[in-house]
Amino acid sequence: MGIANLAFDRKSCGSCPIRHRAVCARCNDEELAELETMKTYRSYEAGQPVAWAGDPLEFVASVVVGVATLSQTMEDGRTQMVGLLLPSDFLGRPGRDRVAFDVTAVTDLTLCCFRRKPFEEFMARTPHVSQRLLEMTLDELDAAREWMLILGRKTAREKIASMISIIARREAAMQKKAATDGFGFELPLTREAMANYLGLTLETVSRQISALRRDGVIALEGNRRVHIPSFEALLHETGDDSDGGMPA
Amino acid sequence: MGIANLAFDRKSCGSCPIRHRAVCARCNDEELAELETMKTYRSYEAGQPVAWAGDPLEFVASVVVGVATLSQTMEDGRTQMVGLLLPSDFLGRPGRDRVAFDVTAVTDLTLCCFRRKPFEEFMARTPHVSQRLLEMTLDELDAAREWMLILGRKTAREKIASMISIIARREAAMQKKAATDGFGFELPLTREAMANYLGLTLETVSRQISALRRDGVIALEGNRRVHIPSFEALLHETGDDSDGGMPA
DNA sequence: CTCCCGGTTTGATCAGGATCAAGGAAGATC
DNA sequence: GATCTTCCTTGATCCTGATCAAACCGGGAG
Repeated sequence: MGIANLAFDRKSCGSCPIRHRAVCARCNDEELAELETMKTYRSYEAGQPVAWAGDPLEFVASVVVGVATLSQTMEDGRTQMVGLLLPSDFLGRPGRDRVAFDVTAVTDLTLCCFRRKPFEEFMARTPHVSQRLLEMTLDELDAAREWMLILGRKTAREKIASMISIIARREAAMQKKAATDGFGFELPLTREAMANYLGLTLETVSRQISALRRDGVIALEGNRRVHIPSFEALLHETGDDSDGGMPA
Repeated sequence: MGIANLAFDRKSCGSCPIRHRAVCARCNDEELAELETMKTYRSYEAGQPVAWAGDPLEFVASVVVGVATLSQTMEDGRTQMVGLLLPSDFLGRPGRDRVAFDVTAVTDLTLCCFRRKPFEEFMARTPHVSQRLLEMTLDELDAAREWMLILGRKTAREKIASMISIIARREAAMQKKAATDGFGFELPLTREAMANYLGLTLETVSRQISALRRDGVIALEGNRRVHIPSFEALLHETGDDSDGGMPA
């Protein structure tokens, strides 16, 4: 996951290598300078927890490098992933004082953090920031609702195909190129994490990935690297068909 | 669903019988007067569509009386409900120009509508409104993510118990009383709609409701009216146990 | 009254995915 | 090089919920 791929912003917060989508998009230089004073970086190793549900919420942050997940766990250990955070995604909920879901680093992870209180004061003074945050939250809500269709109504094969196509689309966007046929990328999750994402077991995930490989819908190099010979064929397996499954 | 139960607000928008949670909570009299000029009411009969995914988004609205659903449908007819809108809930997404999901009236429904453009201009001038809307959207996002756990990891019986307990909690809040043992209320959905909500078939919904009745967890009068002898016993069936499943 | 109709219940059978179990591959560490 | 460890694959069997099918119930219309 090379950081070079992430340099899609011209206006960045000082030394922060990526633009904070939520914060900086419409900020002027003065506002950026103020944000600069509240900023700190934090790093986490793969597999480490970032925060637990119920913790006091001290920081909001933006993912700089790596992948983090939001998840819920039931008392008997069943867990369901409810969010996947890739570089440039925003983490944290201004206006709340508790963390809502468990946050875990699934790869080595770097966050660019803002202390919540000063950030909220900044927001209150800067209406376009809360408007931008509202837009982002609406995007997340759309994504969550699309995910509900996948969890509630799709077969195991369709779930896997949907996940691969969603990750491929984000990966292509991140690399600033179209998701054309022949596109290849790395799956950022273990089979177990995919299972928690899709509401399946890891055995079923493994079997369905093997099945899609056997059927020529995807090609694999090793366990993690995926190559898509035909996007159309992949989309056909998602059950959405026709369009890419984007909410209209 | 008596309208008397909804009169929980002292500050309402003129003739609108309920406060618009999103809009009015912190508005002064001048702002309320301005909102008054953009307002129209619309009514829909039970079963009628309110809007389809992809339609141009002309209005935002607040539910005054009745129940509406948000849902997605796959090409082969499988459908998944992704939102349930009860009185005082907000409908529509400022800043978007297309409807994202199918909206259907499941009971007779009255909406209090604001034309989107003037409403957005009002928002831009009134920062506390976009902040309030952000809070509400975060609430919806939490609800959607809790729902993902239900869809992805719970058994049919746990799904039914979770749904009943969620509706009971909202109903109790609406009636302004605690959800104590012995609480009774009406299910606002058909078995089929519940199935679409829970990612089940209507037969399974019916069977599991019967099973919970047989086991004394709930009591039924007719098909729709539910009576809960012991909230603790119901919560125990949800799989969440210990607490009520609220995000921390 | 009878007929119909949408919503609901219940039964019988089937199948998709879970579960239990064993083994393989690629890195780490010694 | 040998041995762990982690992640992944594959096989055999089981079980929950889907599917197919029939009948029930209450209400409205004729």
